[in-house]
Amino acid sequence: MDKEKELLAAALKLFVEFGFHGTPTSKIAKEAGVANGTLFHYFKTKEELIVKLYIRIKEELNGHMLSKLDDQTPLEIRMKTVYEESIQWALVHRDEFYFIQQFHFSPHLAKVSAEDLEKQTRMHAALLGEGVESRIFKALPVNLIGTLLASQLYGVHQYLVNNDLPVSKQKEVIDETFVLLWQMITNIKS
Amino acid sequence: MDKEKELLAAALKLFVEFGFHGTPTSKIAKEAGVANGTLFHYFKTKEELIVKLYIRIKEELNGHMLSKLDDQTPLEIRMKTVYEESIQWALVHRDEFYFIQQFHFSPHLAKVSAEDLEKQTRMHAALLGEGVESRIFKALPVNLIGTLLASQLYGVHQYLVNNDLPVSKQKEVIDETFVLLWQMITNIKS
DNA sequence: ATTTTTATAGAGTGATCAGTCAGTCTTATA
DNA sequence: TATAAGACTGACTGATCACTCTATAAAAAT
Repeated sequence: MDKEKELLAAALKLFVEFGFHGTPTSKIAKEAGVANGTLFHYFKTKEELIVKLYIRIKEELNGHMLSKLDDQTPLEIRMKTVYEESIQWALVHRDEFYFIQQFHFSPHLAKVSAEDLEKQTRMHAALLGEGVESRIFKALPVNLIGTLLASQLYGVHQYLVNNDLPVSKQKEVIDETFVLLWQMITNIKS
Repeated sequence: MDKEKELLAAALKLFVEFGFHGTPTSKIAKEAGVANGTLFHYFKTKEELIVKLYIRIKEELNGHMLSKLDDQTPLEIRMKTVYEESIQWALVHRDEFYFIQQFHFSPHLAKVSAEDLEKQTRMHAALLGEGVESRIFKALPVNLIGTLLASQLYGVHQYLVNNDLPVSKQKEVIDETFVLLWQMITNIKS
């Protein structure tokens, strides 16, 4: 087995349950089934482990999204895909998503390089830019539109986590709220 | 001077800068200008301090909102007041608001009693209930409407933090986005 | 076959930190 | 004024933790 992956998986599980400072490196090593020192063979410091875990998870999410997007489809479809697939991914990968949020409100965020951060928003920025340039979006600042999209996405995900509905109902909520969002940010009359 | 308040203020400042585990109780005491042991005279444990700080801040926010609400005004005005005043408060009390978010994604949240949590959503629940019963809102689950409101509120706040606009422009963004939100969740045609 | 490099182990270490304790100072009350 | 109660102090402690170090085993390179 790949000990590095074991360590990251163990860390994720423990961080979500006990928080960053609530999980000593010794517990991570134990949970991963390796010796204490082995952890420091793969990661120079605990912080490096945390940051790498974050980047790894973000890459997974990004890879997933890219695999679902098709440049040939119209903007609305691609936006819908991003919206729906993001929520679905977050529902399936609960620990990972919670970890991302935890990480975002921690001082560790500052340790992520600017490039790494930029890499993760590039796709969204491209989509939003397209919407603005093609005048499909309302005449609002592009960042504001991005914020509206992101926050509603987070919100609807939170709603689905708090109220466990059958999968079909979940899909309905996602579809309905996307229509609401689309009406809000575009000039299109339905 | 009130040492308990000094301690809470010092803790807030340090927590926001260094995170919960990044700030030892010794530093909090020093920053507050009191002896180490005094901290434990007022708070049995570090965790109690953190939780009390959270509740204190939430009470302040709630008190502020209540002072701005007038039962006589129509629902739309009251909702707008909640929306606008929440964002304004968060902009003025940056540290407090950041702390709330930090706290929300930490294991400490579990230590807040159910009553304390309920107390903080009562006002919002009442407003939302009124909107549903009066059929002003669309026929959507009340929690979903609440989520849509809350998430957009958070989002617009984040947008204003990331882009520093003159106050008049800020007000414009708040007004505009409230109209968008209101159109999204109500049946009213503008 | 021999050397070098890499992976793994786990006991050990120095620093840090939450929380204690024994005692002093301040204030209120009798 | 005497006494009690509460506020306050800061040195101290026991535990914990991130990280190191030495040693060994496995794998790769020569």
